[in-house]
Amino acid sequence: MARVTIKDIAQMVGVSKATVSYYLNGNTSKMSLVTKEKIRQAIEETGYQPNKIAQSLATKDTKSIGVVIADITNPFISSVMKGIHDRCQKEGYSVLFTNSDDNPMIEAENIHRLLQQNVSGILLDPIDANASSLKRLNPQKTVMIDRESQEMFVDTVVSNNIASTREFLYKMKERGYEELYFVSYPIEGISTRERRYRGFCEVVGADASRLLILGEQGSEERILDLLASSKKRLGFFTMNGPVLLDFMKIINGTVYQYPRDFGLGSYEDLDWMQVLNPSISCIRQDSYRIGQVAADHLLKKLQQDDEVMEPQRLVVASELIFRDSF
Amino acid sequence: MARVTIKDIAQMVGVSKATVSYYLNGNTSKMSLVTKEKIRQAIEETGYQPNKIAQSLATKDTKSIGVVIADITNPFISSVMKGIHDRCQKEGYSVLFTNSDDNPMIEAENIHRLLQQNVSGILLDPIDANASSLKRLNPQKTVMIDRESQEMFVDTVVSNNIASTREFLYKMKERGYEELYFVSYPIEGISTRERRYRGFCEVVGADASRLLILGEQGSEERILDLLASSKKRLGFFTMNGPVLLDFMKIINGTVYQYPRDFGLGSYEDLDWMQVLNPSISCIRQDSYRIGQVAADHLLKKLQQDDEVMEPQRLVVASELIFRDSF
DNA sequence: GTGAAAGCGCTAACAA
DNA sequence: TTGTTAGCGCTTTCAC
Repeated sequence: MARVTIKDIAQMVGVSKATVSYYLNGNTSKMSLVTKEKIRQAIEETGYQPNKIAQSLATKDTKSIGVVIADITNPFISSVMKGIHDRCQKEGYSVLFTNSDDNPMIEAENIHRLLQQNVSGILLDPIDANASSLKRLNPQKTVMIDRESQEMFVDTVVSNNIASTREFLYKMKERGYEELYFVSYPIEGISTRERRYRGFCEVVGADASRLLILGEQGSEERILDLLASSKKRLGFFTMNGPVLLDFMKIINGTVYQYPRDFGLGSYEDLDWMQVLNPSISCIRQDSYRIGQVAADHLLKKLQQDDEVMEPQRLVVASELIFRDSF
Repeated sequence: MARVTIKDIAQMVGVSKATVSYYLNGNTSKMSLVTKEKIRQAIEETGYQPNKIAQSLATKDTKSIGVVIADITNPFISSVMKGIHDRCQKEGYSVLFTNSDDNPMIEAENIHRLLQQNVSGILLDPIDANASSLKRLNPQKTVMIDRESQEMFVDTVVSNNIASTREFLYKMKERGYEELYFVSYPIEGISTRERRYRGFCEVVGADASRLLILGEQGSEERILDLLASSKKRLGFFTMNGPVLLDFMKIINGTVYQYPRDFGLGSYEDLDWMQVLNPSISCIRQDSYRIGQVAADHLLKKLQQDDEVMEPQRLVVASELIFRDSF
């Protein structure tokens, strides 16, 4: 019981494969109603399904897009993927998913494989947006997500990191938090972190002592010191959800409480932030939208035949959410 | 600058396509060293990459597996996907990812599309494992994840829901919580929920009054009542992370605190549970492992040529984690 | 040891 | 309005 092919349909109806192919592709304008109907019937009877692989080979287009995720474990990314999938689904594209596990070697391999699969385009959430290897990607067929490179070489979809952080910190300052700190993982080379920090500096100033890098020698002690000895009203802004989690682990062992002893805010809004007690004020990225916009933009680019354009930056606005943490 | 094909290589070397194809597929036993070397060189020079699509068409095997996720937004699933990807990657299979958004229609469409793409196999995290439409899937080529159907018709990888819940509740009871409640979303037809509840009943008894369904009429009041009026030591077990989150929202507005006024435990271990204060004791599913095992099993099945076997249940053990919530 | 050639299932230019 | 035909890039049987 081999699968039925276009040839079978053609024979059943008594026409050539070409005619059936035309029918399949809606190229049906000058086709007699009778043959049309006969073909329709034959297809229905047999439950015929065109073979996508064969189609791809003939058209040289796989109608698939490859997604390269830096770390699928990052809670931020699941909504992004949802957005991507929804958009692709709607346009009849399938999505090839790939996880780099925060390892540049794996990332490179993933990209390579996707290319070999002849994906129509690539959506890239890069580990290092500045990595030179990425410059080899065809900018006509790729869109970057979340992290952007120094000099943009490909369209990129990002949150408005600077502005939203600035506005948020402005609010904190307004509420009387005079001594504000930016808590983060190492910043250098990662645009999201750099830009959020930049937004912070625009309000607080570029005083390096206000930057706390978790994981660095003595950072934990530093935080505890601050809590113990600072004379002014203290506030902390964590660069994303995981940083907030780590920060909480440090605080939890102590007597210090927010918002009593210090103010707290974070980039990213994760489910649990409104359940922490007190709940966390934060900046909510529209990650679903980011995925959607990126996919949408990529698909549009793939349609238009190679008009080369300047790399674009597409910005998706984040929302400030004020709860009880400062 | 068209891509170089096998034909080009053949011409460069001065052999036929067949010979090059043999070389490519390691079918190189009776091939002269010279031609081998010449081919190797030509490939290296040109950077030739075989076209996967053409290969697939010829071999009728796409070396891809389709993944159908009930709801990609569920935090549980991202590690599963990581496990799947790691395993597939290693075997040279690509992963076609698909999100059903908890909508059976979308699920059906996703499956249909994947089949049309000629995926080698399907990994299914089903919305309703008992849905009759799923019975049409070829059990030789599919493995189910997380949720299992009443009468198993396809290999399924699950956590040891009953046993781990039983052990966990046993511990709660041991600690003096005499009045225990199972907090959940609607249970019926969803094996994970049913089985966790079964484990609960094995310790607590099948008293329906001990079952609290969030979202149902009056469930919230019921919980608050219990807290206000119960004379015995009260304990709650939430069926998964999202339920715990909802439960916390109910509690947070009140004066009641755990573990002072009631004990608390949950299925699933999510990052934030150890940061809640007090931290949450829970059952940690090895979701990475689940993904890995499922992918591994599927790939193995695909290798062995159609020996039909009884549907298997593969169980991945969960781990009990005791923290400060009871 | 290697090559010729058919074929995988479909598309699309061209002819009729 | 429909059919012929030559591919798409690769695999694989059979012959030499």
